[in-house]
Amino acid sequence: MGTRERIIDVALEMFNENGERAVTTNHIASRLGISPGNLYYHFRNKQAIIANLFDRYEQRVLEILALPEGRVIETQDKLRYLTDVFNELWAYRFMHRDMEHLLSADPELHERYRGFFSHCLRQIENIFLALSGAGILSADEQDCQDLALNTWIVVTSWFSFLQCNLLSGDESVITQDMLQGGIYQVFSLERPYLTPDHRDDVLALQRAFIPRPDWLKRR
Amino acid sequence: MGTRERIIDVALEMFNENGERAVTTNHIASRLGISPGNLYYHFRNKQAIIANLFDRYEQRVLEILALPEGRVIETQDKLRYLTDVFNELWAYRFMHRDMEHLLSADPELHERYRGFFSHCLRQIENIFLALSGAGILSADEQDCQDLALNTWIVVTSWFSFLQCNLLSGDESVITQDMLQGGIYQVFSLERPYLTPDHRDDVLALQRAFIPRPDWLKRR
DNA sequence: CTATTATTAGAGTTATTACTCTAATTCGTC
DNA sequence: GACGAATTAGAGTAATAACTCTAATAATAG
Repeated sequence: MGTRERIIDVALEMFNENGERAVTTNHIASRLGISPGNLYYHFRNKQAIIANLFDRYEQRVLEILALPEGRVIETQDKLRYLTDVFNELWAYRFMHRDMEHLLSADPELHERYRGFFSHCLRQIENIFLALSGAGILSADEQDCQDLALNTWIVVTSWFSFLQCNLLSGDESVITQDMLQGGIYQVFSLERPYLTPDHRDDVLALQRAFIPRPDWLKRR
Repeated sequence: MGTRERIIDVALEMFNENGERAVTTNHIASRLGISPGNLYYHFRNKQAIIANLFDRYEQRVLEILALPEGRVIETQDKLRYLTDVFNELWAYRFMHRDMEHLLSADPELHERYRGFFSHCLRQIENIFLALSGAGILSADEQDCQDLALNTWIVVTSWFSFLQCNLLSGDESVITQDMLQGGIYQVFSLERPYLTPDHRDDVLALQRAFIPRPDWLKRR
């Protein structure tokens, strides 16, 4: 694997561990065992590394959110969307954590991010509309629009939420359980809209993601 | 007003404008027209200023969230909760914006924040339970618990969401409209749970907060 | 008026960080 | 194996930030 790719990978790893703010280019070079000069040979600056990570993230998420082609949407599809998106979000969790600063430091990235958000929001809305069309949900256009935005907010905030509210400084480990809690939480947004025909079906699905009480219910 | 209070006020103002990361103690002292030494006479360090701001924020929010005493909860109460909380959140908007870093830099604050969150979550849950008890919502215990957490996430993420997704770098002005959009969004969480008796009533309320299309629908 | 304490100024220190520059080394190709 | 291009090392720089220290000034009490 080339030096350029290794820089991106290690940067991602370190950003996720400690946040972009706390990880310097020197740290990245040091962990790689290369010189800072070498790093700057491959990237004009720190932002360029971040922009590159954003590229990969954006591409993956847009792939995941595509509607199934040539067939009607099913209950299982929604679950796939959520697990895939959450896994991707986890892999790039530093991004939404430090998003505001990243964007304020890089207007071009900001512009691109807004396009990404727009695209995702429309896509999420389409998914809800498709679920309604398939008779799984009973939600009108306004409902779907609101559901989409709420979904976006909960999904993109989930790891920050965990970090701030459920983890103490010492044992900062996010478990599979907590990730599943996010999926449960997003499911809960659409739960009241489920049609009687599919209600039990979807609730059974959601049940698998009920978070263990010990991490949500402490204190 | 004493120097100590003026430091807190100006720090809050500047943190909100540019984020905690971008505002140095020297900047604060400079805008106040005092020396850095003077600032450090009043506060041990930058964290102490932030902790102080958190105190004020926490106290105000807990006051706002108290249930009405000696009478049953009404539709209007929910509206008051939301407007008051959003105003407070706006006044301290730097806090949730930079929360992860603030907490990772100050374990004691982290511990206090987790207590604050717990308290708020219970309180929000109680509000939903009371609304159910009053026949305004038809939601069971699990619904209320999920509604409470979704509400917390949307509310505390709202200004970050606006900053990242709807504002370009130049015209970074958050208008009253956008603040109201947050209230609308939170209302949309409970909308499907409204009982037929109160549905029209609450929907009429919510209508006043429908965001103008121009800031949500761009692009 | 004086002694004590509270407040303030402001220069200075230490540490850090993003990034540069030059020289060396490796690599691919003929 | 020679030569130009790609890659790398590593010392160094300029800027910045949090914080300290000492001395000066104001406020207050007796």
